[in-house]
Amino acid sequence: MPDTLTRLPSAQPDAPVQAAHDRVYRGLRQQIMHGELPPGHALTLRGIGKAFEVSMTPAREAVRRLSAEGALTLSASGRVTTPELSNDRIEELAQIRALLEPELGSRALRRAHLALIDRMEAINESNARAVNLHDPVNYIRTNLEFHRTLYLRAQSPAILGLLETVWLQLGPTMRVLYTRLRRTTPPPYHRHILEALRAGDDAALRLAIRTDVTQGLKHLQN
Amino acid sequence: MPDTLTRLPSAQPDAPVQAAHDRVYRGLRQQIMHGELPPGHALTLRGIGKAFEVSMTPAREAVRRLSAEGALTLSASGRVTTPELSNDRIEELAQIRALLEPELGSRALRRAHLALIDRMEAINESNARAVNLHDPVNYIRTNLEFHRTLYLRAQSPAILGLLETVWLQLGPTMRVLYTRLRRTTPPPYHRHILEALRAGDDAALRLAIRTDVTQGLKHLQN
DNA sequence: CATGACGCACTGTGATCACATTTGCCCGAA
DNA sequence: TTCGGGCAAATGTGATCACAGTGCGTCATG
Repeated sequence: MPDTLTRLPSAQPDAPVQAAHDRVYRGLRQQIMHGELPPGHALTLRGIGKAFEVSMTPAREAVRRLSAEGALTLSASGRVTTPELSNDRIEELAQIRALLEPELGSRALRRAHLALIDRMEAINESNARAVNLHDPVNYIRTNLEFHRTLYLRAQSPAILGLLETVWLQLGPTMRVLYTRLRRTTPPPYHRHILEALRAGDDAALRLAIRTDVTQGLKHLQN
Repeated sequence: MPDTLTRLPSAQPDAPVQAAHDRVYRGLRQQIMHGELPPGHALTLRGIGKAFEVSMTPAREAVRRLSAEGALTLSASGRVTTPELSNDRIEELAQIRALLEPELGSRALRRAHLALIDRMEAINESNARAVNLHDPVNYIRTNLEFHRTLYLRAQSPAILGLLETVWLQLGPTMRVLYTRLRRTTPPPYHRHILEALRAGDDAALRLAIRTDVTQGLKHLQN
């Protein structure tokens, strides 16, 4: 049992005292979504437990939760790996993104204001830096942050939640994708998205988002 | 530890020897999706364990998995209940259905054959019987089966998987909905769906599905 | 050199237990 | 009657353990 100090309310008053399994869940989730792990990477409950300094029990619960979201694959014998997606599955997930994200963008458009667009602009610059440094993890992270910043304005938590599970499933695959291709320019359609936002043009925004989403994953022909 | 007999391969050769936590998961999942539990219904790990004749451990894993799918709600202190959805959340989930289901229907249309339509027709009759008997559980079950039978033909497992988690979240809410309203006629748009399928009319099918999905949940004004 | 069988280390599963927290209820006071 | 305090039962959490199945490396054999 860890020190009782870890059970005391944290310094930040609104931060709930997170349970061990939740801490493990969040840690693993971030690693997967940001593409820190390649597809097919094997994990063990004891290894996860050691990494987060907990026993197998919270590790197991975090794994169970993540596999329910499709972020991890369980073999028939219970072995845990990051998912290796077939081409069909990748295409299907891209189609889901192409279905949900324009809808979220459109909903956000009505509530968008200048400060939001400025923030997205700044994130996009971080994204461009990550491209120059050939840093896949930061590339994926800032790319998702760009999209999420917009979608948060849609005030549609259920749709966004669903979308995040799709992102999760694609995390390891995106890693190999962005590691493989050595671009030096940021995603071109981010500019289109920003322009459509400024213009308040719904149709253009939907098209730009759909293209951005589809484009990125099209390069992946196994 | 249960009898070792339960570990032996089952009589059906292709039925995998399901782990205890998986059996619990499937049992609870069905209860929730079919509307056997009202919203806000409280569950306990020890109670679940006793009901399925297992210890707390598999019960906890099943609950963790279901709550990751939105089928159960965990309070801050870890208490487990079926979700009580706000009106906003219900509308949002209905909009997701209205987004995904016409797409699945359209994909299935290209592969649909007469035997499929006949099967759907038969399910629809079971559905009508459930309406007459004012049997919410069988109503929900046959209604979902009607839709799923069609969507399975879409050959889009990722989208269908996502959609099923939406159905799961709506299960308890649908129970109160269908218990409250005392109709004697089956959902009228099922006929439209079948007609559009027979005619091979994509636009009509999309509209019929969207209307069927939206209609059902519109009656729910808290 | 290739191949297959053996065995051991490793891994997930489920039961059990101690513990801290929460919940619900009862009783007494205003 | 209503509100509040306190206690006991109930509940989730996490650690630990025994066990069975898996998988991989090794070694012997062809």
